[in-house]
Amino acid sequence: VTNSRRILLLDCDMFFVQVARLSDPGGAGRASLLIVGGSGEGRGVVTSADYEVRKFGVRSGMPTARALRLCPDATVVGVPRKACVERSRRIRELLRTLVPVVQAASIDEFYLDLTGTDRLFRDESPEETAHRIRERILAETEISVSIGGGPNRLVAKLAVERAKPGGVHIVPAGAEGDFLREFDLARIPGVGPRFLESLERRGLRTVDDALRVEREWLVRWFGEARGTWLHERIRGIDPTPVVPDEERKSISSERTFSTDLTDPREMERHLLQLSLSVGRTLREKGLRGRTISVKVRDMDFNTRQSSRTVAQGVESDRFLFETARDLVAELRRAHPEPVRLLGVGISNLEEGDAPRQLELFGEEGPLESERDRALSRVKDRVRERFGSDLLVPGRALESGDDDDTPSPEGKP
DNA sequence: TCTGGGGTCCTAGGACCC
DNA sequence: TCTGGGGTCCTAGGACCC
Repeated sequence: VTNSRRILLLDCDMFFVQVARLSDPGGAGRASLLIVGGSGEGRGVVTSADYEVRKFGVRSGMPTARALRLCPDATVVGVPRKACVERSRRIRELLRTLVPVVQAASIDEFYLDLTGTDRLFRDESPEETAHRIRERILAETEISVSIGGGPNRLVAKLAVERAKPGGVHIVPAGAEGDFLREFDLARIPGVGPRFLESLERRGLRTVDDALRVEREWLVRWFGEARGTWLHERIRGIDPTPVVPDEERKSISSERTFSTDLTDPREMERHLLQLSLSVGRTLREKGLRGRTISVKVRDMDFNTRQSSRTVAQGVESDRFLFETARDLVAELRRAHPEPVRLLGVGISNLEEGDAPRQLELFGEEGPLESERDRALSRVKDRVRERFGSDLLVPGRALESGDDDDTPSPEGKP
């Protein structure tokens, strides 16, 4: 097959567990039965667990309380988020020096396209290349990874599960069809609980089951898009390219409370915190956004979202917060129940130095004042230098001296 | 034993414009 | 006087992934 691609998927072995141990050698580093996740005052879940803990049936996404019932001797530590982001960045940058096309698919997974690199790697086999990359990553970032390979992303993704932990598994071009037949449909990325349920209703559980169904019937049962998609995947076909890292499309922050909120003022306090966190990240990346969204999860786990798009990109904490507060107020008018979770997000992002659309200001003028933007940036610098404790939530939007912009409602 | 937090992508309907 | 179809943007909801 002359024009087949050579794709690798590099996947860090229990990434959060490894990073937790590296960041805390005396604590997490000493626990062989380690769970990384939220204790969450009863509402936390497992983010990742050591293989020894998984033997007890612990899985990521499982409530931590349940995980501890399954494995009572396990140690639970929180997710070292900053250390994980930093370690992930180091891996990505190292990979970029080794391979022409790198796509970070998540914090701990990287697709590599080696197509056309034969000369670069002097006719090294994909196995040799993968082992070499694995050793480099381990030596320079202290992270153990596994690597799967094949003619496309789907096959590489399934292959990496065979490689774990700490190995390499390459499926040769032409063998992908037979390789796929070893799997249940549930293992195909993109087949989630819902799709699986409708597959099972048709009596389809394994790839082999589905291979016996003509495309026409798959389309009739699951729709044109899904049917065609499945018909390809079960044959090991996946045309999606490895695309070098794209820009971020949204930024959000949300929080589940240990007990449901009923006091509107308390909700507002949390909304402010969430808005500040989103705003900080936004400005850190030098971005502005046009669509602000909020998320409210009620006591009964019913989740609602609402968003508003404005004519110009915004970046100030004040605008984010005031919009979020309005949107949440609207949602809560319809359903004034105790609130389990609140979230704030921004999308429709643009570069922060993009020219503002002056002609769109209309009669209302700019959406946020230069003063609000400047104030947000000043706070970023204070936070950077002294930590966030200095900024008291109640005064987080105020500069202290007289302000030429309207105060938020309810404030003097 | 109730279900985190960060994302991406898709769909469908309505508004609006040409 | 009645009527088309395509494109784009926005919103809400949902599936899915790590």
